[in-house]
Amino acid sequence: MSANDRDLYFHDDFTFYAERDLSLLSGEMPNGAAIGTLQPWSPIMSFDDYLKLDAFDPGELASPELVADGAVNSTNNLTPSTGCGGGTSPASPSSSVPSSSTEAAGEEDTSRRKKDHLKQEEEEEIEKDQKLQSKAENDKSKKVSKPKKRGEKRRREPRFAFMTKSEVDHLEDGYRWRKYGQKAVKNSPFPRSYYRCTAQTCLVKKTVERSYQDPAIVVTTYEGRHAHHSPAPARGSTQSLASPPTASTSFRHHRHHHHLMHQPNLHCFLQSPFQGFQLLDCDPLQDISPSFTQKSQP
DNA sequence: CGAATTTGACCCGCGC
DNA sequence: GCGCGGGTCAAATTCG
Repeated sequence: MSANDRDLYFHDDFTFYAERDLSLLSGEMPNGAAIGTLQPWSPIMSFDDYLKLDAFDPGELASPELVADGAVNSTNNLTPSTGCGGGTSPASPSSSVPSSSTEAAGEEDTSRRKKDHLKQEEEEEIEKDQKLQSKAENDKSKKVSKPKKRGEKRRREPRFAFMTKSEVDHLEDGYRWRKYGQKAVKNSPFPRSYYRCTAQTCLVKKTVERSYQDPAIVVTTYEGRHAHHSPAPARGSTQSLASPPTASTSFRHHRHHHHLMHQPNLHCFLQSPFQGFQLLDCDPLQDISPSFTQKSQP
């Protein structure tokens, strides 16, 4: 990946990256990235706010319709969410999948099994394929059989990644997460952990990994948006929080800085050890809805 | 004992 | 078409 595809900015204690391709995060840190100058910024919302609600939807930001019709405009008119369970963020604008519905995108992945089950009932036309598959499955003696409709492409929620200088891998963000996988990352000695929000209807996922170039940095990538305003009920576990966090209480880890990036539209969340997250309007891509990018004038 | 985590295997998309 | 790597599943294990 070339430096043209991402930008690196410095502002005091912060460093954040504008990523057009999150695949970069697979262990590669932009040490050779183009360096620019960050414009002065002002606090707009906390990162917790983003995580919890509604107020900020990358998909919506990326939606030309919304921008065009003024559905989202001006400073405090933040578009309410329909929740990640049902009306999740629209498919990524980069997706070329002609689409059906945003709901379909929301269901995707985590409810794949359910969908597949339904499809099994609905799509008799693929029975032949299933027979063929079952034959292959028998050969492998596999545990899971998930016939999937051919031609159905996997779509992803818009994703946000941010880097955090932290001693702990799993940053507490006010939500409860269940780890459902861990994978070794190519070119990195550190594994990537996969988490899902434990709230029943919430399909938000996140991955956590350390930068192999700077082990002190934890790269967290969020996918989807929480459908609930408050953290899932705690079960007295170490990960849970009894009450919604505030910017000052969440991410209450040892020394850390946060650097957030996402694609393809660029908004940046930063957090210093002394301040809450800040939402920035990062100009480089210039495709951001003005609604969420209120930027204080210098 | 139930929930959460670990871990190996499988599925899928993508690049060559 | 094949191989690689990312992402997910689910049985086994650990933990509270």
